[in-house]
Amino acid sequence: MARSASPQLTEAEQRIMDQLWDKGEASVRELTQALEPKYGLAYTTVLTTVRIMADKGYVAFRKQGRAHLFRPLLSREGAQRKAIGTLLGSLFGGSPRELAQHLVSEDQLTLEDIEALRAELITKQKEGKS
Amino acid sequence: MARSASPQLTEAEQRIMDQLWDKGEASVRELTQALEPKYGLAYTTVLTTVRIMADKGYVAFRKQGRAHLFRPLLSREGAQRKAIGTLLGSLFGGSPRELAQHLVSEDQLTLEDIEALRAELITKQKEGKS
DNA sequence: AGTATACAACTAAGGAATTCGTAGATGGCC
DNA sequence: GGCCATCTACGAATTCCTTAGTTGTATACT
Repeated sequence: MARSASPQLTEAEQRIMDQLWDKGEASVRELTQALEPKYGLAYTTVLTTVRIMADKGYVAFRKQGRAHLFRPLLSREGAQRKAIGTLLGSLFGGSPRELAQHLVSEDQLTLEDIEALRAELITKQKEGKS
Repeated sequence: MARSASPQLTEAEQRIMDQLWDKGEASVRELTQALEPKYGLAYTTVLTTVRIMADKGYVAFRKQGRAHLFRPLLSREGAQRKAIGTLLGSLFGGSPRELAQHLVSEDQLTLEDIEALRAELITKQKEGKS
């Protein structure tokens, strides 16, 4: 049997989408140059990937001169929610608290960060009650 | 050209490893039963995957009766670090604070959670100074 | 003992995903 | 028009994922 088609963004697709979320719109050339230092992908690799994404309806494009300019059709926020859900489910027992715990014990959050979060949450709760 | 072999855990491998980290040691049957409700994988799928992982040196096994008991050779902490790094890099601009921010705005952390983190961090800083 | 049942590992196969070379199309410039 | 750079289109090669089918072996039953 074969693997079933991925219901969400694959790894290669995610890389492309990250760039499109940043730039809003980009050509294959621009995408390749942006991804090159980190991943070292060939131009045609990026082209193929983004074309597949267009087939899947993840991105749209318009012509400009000879090139196509691609833009995302999925929101970054939705992808963030989905990615965190996956991470939580697989590595942190579904507990957001455990994830935050991990960030603290790895020194990735400062005291200021946490106090800012605390203040924000308190504000939010007051709004909810009013 | 062909794709290159993955330098880290693939998705299927990650699922297996999650279970091994939880259980410490498990047979293919146990792994399959644990993964079935969430992923609905066949016994042979799990078997093949875990065998490949043994070839790659990610897991080791010992015989018990007819079955093999597998155990992880990679640490969960290292994998967590790597996974968070990837998530941060791709979706949160490398900022742990942005990730925590997201957890708060999605109502995934309670005020109690944050205050506990705050207390812990303060304790940690005092220890650091002494 | 001989057969059936259950369950374990192993094999093989095929589609999805990823990568990139090669070829063909096209716009700009002289 | 003709040349060059750059783009898209196509397809081959390889890994990843999944599972059906096969084989082997221990236990149960007669």
